[in-house]
Amino acid sequence: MAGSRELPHPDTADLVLTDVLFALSDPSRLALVQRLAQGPLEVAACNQPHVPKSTLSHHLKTLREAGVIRNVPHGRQRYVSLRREDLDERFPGLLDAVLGAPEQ
Amino acid sequence: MAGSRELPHPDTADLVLTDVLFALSDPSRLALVQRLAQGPLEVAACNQPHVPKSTLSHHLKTLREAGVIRNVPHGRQRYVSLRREDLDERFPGLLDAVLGAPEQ
DNA sequence: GCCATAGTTCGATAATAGTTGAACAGTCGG
DNA sequence: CCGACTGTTCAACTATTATCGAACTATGGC
Repeated sequence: MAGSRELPHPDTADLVLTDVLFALSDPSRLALVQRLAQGPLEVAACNQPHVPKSTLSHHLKTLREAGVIRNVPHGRQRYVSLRREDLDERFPGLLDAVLGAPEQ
Repeated sequence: MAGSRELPHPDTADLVLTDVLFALSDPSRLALVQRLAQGPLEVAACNQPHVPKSTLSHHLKTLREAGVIRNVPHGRQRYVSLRREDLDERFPGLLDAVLGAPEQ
């Protein structure tokens, strides 16, 4: 039976600006968001070398609960994607500004 | 002798995106930035009721070190202002997106 | 059914951030 | 020069966040 692995995602209208800004304020989370701007990834592909999967999962949770990413089951794996349209609708221009910022 | 009360401010080119996002991710700091978008304020005018001045000063420090605000001596007081042009130069569109976001 | 795989959740600990009163440093008016 | 005034800094405490191993859950292949 499928569906029991669904995780909660906030509605677009409920996204809180400070929560989104906080989720993006961590360098490793921001780097992941920049990679996700290229397209969805499986969770395993989201990770950086030498980072335990529980740590990655924690960052994914922070991003998901802020409404920055979507995390959906896909067979034995999960797809992680940027909620680009939702963010643009709720906070127009924000994601473009963040993604367009110069490399540090 | 004047000038001994100058506080350090980062150069525009040195502003770090995650630091700016973090500074803006606190509701009370974000509210202050929104008020400063209307124009500069003295420190005392920045404060909310029942907040000790040491707490306010701490938030001002976070915003100043991230490069979001400028805090300059002015006689016995200080003027706090938004570094709007500097932020626009370094992170185009970011401040507009944050200031244009819907009220929570 | 059984096992390997993918990833979350739990629990403990470490690190960072927020809050506050008290002490301190300049500035201005007498 | 002295006191009142504005605001920062310090030090201690609390609270939130990050990190990570271990336990756990669902899935798909055999």
